[in-house]
Amino acid sequence: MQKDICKALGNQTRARLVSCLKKQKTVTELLSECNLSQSALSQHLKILKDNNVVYTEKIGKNIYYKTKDKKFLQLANLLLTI
Amino acid sequence: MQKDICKALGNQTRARLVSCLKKQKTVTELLSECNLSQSALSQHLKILKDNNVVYTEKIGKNIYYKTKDKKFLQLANLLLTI
DNA sequence: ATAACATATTAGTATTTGCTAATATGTTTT
DNA sequence: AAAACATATTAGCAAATACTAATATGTTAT
Repeated sequence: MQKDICKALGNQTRARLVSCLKKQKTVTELLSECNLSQSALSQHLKILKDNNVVYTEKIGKNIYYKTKDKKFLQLANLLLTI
Repeated sequence: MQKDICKALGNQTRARLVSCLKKQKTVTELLSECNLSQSALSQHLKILKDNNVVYTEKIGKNIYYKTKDKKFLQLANLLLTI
């Protein structure tokens, strides 16, 4: 439960992940899109979650991740495209 | 001459510096505002400059730093206030 | 020419980061 | 109950970061 947006988004990999999470996705879906190991992905997701950038929701047998606020999505896209 | 905005702004101290640089300032002026050692400040400024977030201009006996584009200023402010 | 000022650079170091490999946990399916 | 699946956690490590202390460089004032 930190609160450091700079830290959370100050990493291209995580900014890309947030950018991917416009629509909610399972870890497995993300895994196939992001070229990270399962462990590395899980660790990045934890950082994003701890910093309140994404949230999770359990549906059926999966855990879905999604960006918590459109602001973060916009920020991530800005960071990636500027 | 890198090009990694995430890295440049992915640090509260640097985001604050950028935010301070809405108006151009000398290193000495910044020094009195940011609670960093002269050396640490200089190193942060170098990172911002190498990543094209700020630029410098020599006027008289001082070197003035300024944010290179309003976009960076907005981004920095967003990162700090969200 | 020397001193004072403004800024940059370097070396050294402790801390943080981001990864892999391995293992754990929890939930479905068979 | 066992196997398979989905996800998280841990330990270990190399690399990157951010700082301090010291020194260097370049310019202006005396």
